[in-house]
Amino acid sequence: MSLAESRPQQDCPARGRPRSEAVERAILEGVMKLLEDGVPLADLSIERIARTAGVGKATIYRRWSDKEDLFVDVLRAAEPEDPELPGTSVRDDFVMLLESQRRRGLATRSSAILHNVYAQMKSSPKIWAAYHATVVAPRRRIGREVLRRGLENGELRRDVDIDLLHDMLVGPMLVRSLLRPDAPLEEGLAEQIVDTVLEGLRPVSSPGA
Amino acid sequence: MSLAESRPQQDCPARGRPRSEAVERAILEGVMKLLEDGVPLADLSIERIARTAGVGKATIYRRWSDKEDLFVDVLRAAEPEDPELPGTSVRDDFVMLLESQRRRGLATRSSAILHNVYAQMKSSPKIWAAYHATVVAPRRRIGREVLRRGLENGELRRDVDIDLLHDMLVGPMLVRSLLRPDAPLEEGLAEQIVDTVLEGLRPVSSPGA
Amino acid sequence: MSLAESRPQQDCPARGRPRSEAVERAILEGVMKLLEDGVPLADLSIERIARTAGVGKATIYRRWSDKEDLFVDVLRAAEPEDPELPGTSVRDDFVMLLESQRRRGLATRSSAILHNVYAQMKSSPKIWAAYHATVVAPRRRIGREVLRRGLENGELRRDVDIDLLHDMLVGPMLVRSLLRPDAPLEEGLAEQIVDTVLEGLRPVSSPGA
Amino acid sequence: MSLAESRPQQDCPARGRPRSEAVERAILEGVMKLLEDGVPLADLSIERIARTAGVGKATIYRRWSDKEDLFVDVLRAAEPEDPELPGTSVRDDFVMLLESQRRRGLATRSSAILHNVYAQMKSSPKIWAAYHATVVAPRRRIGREVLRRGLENGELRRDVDIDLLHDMLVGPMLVRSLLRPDAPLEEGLAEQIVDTVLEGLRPVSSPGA
DNA sequence: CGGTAATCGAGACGGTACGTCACGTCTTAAA
DNA sequence: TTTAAGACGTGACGTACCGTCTCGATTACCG
Repeated sequence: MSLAESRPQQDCPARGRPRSEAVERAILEGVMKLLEDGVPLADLSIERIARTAGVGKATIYRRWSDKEDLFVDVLRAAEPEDPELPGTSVRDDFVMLLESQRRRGLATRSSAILHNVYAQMKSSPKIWAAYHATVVAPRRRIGREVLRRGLENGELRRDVDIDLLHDMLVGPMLVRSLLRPDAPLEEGLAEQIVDTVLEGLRPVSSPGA
Repeated sequence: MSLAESRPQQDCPARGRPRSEAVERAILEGVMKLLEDGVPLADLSIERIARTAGVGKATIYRRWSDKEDLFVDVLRAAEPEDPELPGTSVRDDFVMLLESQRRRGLATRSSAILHNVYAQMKSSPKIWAAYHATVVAPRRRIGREVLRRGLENGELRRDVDIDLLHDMLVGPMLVRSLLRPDAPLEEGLAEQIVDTVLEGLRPVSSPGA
Repeated sequence: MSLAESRPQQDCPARGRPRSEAVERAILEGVMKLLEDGVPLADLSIERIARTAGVGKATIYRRWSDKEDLFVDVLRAAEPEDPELPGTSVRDDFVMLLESQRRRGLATRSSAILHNVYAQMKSSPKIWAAYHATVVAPRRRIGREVLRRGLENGELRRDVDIDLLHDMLVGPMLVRSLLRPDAPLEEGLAEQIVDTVLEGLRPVSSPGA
Repeated sequence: MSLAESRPQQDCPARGRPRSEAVERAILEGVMKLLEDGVPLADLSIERIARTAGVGKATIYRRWSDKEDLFVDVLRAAEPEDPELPGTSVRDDFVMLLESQRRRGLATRSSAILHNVYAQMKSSPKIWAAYHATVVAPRRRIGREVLRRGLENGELRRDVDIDLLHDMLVGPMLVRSLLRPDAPLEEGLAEQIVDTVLEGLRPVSSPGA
């Protein structure tokens, strides 16, 4: 399941001294602490992480093959839980989905970490693939499922392109977090986005185009 | 205007041997070549760039203070020209804007370079600021101006939030390039996005609005 | 008696599981095997020794405090027995002493091990002291005793410096093993050395012998 | 000529910044200083040497491929000059040769360095070969040449084995420096050795004694 | 015979040093 | 003064051992 954190490949009943979970936590916590403190990602050498966590370098390499491999786990540790969907309507479900992203953007920890690590990851195809498979794709699948249901029960127009609609709903939040990180994430933003997208934007007076 | 590429600070008519423009081009071209060839951004050391371009390291440092400083110039060199807007309507203008982005995404060179460098940049605040100021912000300003005009001349509803609308228009393309890089960029995508956003998504059966 | 190989310090009749002698042998044999196979002494890590002997690292550290501490025991295990001296004359006794050294030099095992470990030991004062006290000094004491007897019973000239004479007898073999390891160790070499050295040192009064 | 200290292999007129001789000296001096100060050879890491000499590790590796490779040069730098031989007789020449070794043994610097590094070297065949070829063999050649002349002009008996005689002359000093490092190196030791050894080897025709 | 205690193999732990590589600065000779 | 070349001090890389420690599993003795 996990990317790293797994012993080579053995079903034997764990010989030798078992790995310390405390150490595991100390490392991940240490990285998050550094990122929160505004240390630029580029300055996060394995050596420095080890020093911060009071840990030997080998102990890190024993768990993660790579600096980026480690970052994926940091990232996942900072990911919010997928929210519980009300299921009352497409609108309500999506408001909930976007709200959870908005709140993540407000959390100092998540925010600082994500903006940094997320960006970095894109330059490493291998890691991006892992993150995409574990976080991005599942989340998209949930969103599409909501829309599919809406399409079936008549909440949405028959001819709607689900993928495009999904991108329209999700896009504004992404734009805000990546291209306009200074834009405020006001309460009610999620509702505003969802309602606007679902509602239509033409002035009532101009029926054509 | 440029970030780098300027002599220290002298108005005297350039004493000594003048800097070779050929060298300048060789460096930028060399970097782009490497990126196109699929070399991961992380593997692009100054030393390797110098070797590739057949140039001394000092020659690079004389022009750019930094690896990232250099990348900004590479990035700018790969940016497409801002398109000529038809000005006939909000819809047509935005189709043109998104079309230019779509085409950029299709160009091998731009695509390879941008996906790489764009991501990397986010982790370097200084460089991100520069890129934001030079590329992102101006482009947004153009888009907002189009929408503002549309709002004034009645093409758009009075109560529309321009920023949000802009994000809705721009977001899907961003989602596609960052979160779904495998999604095809079909001809007509720009039109589809703009029309869908501007048109409204409610099922025909619910006429209220 | 031994340098290591002793339990902490207890006279109680050994509680708990007793140490396995087989393990002890496996370790010493393992080291010798490796040295014979031409593994450079510097490449003999405790970890590798443990792996070779199929033994845990702690099991080694339980017996020897040190890598060098271990080597002293290896060295001692490879030392030849002190030869039985005929006692017929200074000449015959020393021929026997040198012969035993010559034969050691021919034995692959002893030779390989000794040339390696002997050299290394010199750079570790503690270990050199132990080896000197256990092997070098006793052997010298035997040699000197032989010469002393020869001096008393008139086999040697009165004015001979015993230490110097000893060095002259022992030196050539040392030169051969350290400075000229490629020189052959022919049968009869010991006799040749002893005879040549003693030639000029017999008392003037005793022309025969 | 030298073991290390040579550029890869180029006759081109030395492009780029030339290597600093000062740095070279600083490194060698630094190592000697450490050895004189009693630092055990095993504790002489490249990292520590670099720190002591105020030099980057790469600067050391640029000149010497190896720690042991470096030690050979240290050793050579500490070697005394080959002495000027009087040429008056075998006896006088050899007294001079041994005297130079005796004085070397008295010099703190040479002594400390040599006892340490010499021993270590034996455990590295490659380096020992280099040292043997550069220092040991030439010195032996000189000694043998002296003996050969003595044999030709009647100073020595016809039937003398030159190699054995050489070992007998050189051996005692080697025994003293390696097996009995605590033995004093009194003035006149060289003469005593040479005279004692040569006593029994003068041609029978020359009755003087 | 069942408990106690030291052993065994394995391997994780905080460290240190390895030898390589890139950083950004410098020094050279040639242009 | 700029150029290509490359040495310089610095410091991170990922690996290998160090000597210590913690595991569960074996042995022996002792009560």
